Amino acid sequence: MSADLGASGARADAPAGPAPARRGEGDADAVLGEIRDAIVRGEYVPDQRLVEADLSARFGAGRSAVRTALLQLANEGLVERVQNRGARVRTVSLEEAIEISEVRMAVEGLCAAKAAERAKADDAAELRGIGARMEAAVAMGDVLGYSEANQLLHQRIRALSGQGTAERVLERLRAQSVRHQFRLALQPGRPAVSLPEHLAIIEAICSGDARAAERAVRRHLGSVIEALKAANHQPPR
Amino acid sequence: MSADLGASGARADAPAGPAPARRGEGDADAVLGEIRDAIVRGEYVPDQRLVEADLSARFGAGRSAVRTALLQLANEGLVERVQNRGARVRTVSLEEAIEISEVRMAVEGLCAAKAAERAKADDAAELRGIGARMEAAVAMGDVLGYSEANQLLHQRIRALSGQGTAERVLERLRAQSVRHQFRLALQPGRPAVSLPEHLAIIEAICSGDARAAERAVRRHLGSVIEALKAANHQPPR
DNA sequence: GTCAGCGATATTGTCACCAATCGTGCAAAA
DNA sequence: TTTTGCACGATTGGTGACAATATCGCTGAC
Repeated sequence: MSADLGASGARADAPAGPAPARRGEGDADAVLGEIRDAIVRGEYVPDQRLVEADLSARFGAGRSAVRTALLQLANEGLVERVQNRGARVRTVSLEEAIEISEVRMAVEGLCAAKAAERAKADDAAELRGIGARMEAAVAMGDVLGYSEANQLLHQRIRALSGQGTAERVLERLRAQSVRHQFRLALQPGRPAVSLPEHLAIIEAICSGDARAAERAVRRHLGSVIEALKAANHQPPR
Repeated sequence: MSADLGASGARADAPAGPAPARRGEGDADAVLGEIRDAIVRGEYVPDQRLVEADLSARFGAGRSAVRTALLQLANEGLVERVQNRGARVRTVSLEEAIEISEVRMAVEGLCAAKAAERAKADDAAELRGIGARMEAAVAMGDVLGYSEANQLLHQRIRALSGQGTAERVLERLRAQSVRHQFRLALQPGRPAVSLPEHLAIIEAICSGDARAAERAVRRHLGSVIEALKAANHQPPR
């Protein structure tokens, strides 16, 4: 039986060849960013094999560069490498997505509290601007725009916290769970639920109430976890 | 002016040559573990240069293996790499150590709560055993033994939580801050302060009270943060 | 018809070498 | 005496080739 599940057998040759740009040589970790983006963007589906030679040709970089990039990505938890069997896009299970959200709840709560303490007037204005964008997106049914604003909001809060360590941890977790996050955003009625939660977070931070900000973030991510669990009961796609 | 600060100029040749063991060849990421241990154990001091050729000779592995190991360690935050200038042991500042402790407070709180919910009778017995070990160590003034039991306790709680993601995050953070943790343990009177906090954590988990467990962990790590801040005022060594 | 054995192929892991880059020390000029 | 320029040594980054290893398909026996 040679029919393996998912895309296990698919090769990673140019899925959309946007001009290899004939990278002469040199840049090593530029490739890292490109491959990471391709994975996060969903250009490579979970469980897809990432063959070094293919990527090398796809990005016009030496196999050496691709190799180190895959090493990094494995360490970031985006790809899985097994000895002598190569790398493939790591699939994060729903259980793991829930775990990630739980950790995010704890750490983003911390960030929100710190952000509330440090937010200046113009920071508050920016956050409220993002909130307005989210409201508009929901009103227009612009799912993609809402998702973007969502990510931007969380990112700004992280940055505002001034907690570099938390920021790095969260950024790593976000990259891993981006697929589940996206699937969640596509669920009908989901934005209507999360919008008021987001607005509550913004208000708490803007009013400088650290405790309230942490609570609002925890409530929001708790709702995300519930939504993920609910999504388990109806078929993934 | 060729006198640079710290150990910046020191080379990384066999600081204590414990028989290179003449590794024939082959194993790549076994070297990773060895170098990581050496750094965590303090065999290489912060800011010390890690020259690929030296490590290669020291561990009897190819420069290739050492190279990938350094890549990994850089990603783990244990070493710092700059283009064309090599790797050196990363120094985590006191501010960063505090940041790490803050994140630990959030994530270990989560773990403790989950551990309280999942702990079985024999788990409780084990935790209480560790608690007894800590009490004995403090009574005997056995700083090293206390430190070991301390690490063991935190590790067991992480494992008990069944939260793999949190576990990985915490393990990475621990490796980074081990030096500060150790310096803290050496502070006179510190064990006497942290012992009751640890015992409170153990009791909360054993009694299955998730909220209390989380609170106890947060209180403990809050005290760690205070101690770190206090250590800032008196000379580092 | 199924399964074990086996050779061919694809892919990764490692090594030796070369090029590029940086730091350092010396020498010459101001 | 100080500063600037320059060359050398040390070290890393990258490439190509080769060895090691796993996968796949085929053949043949039970």
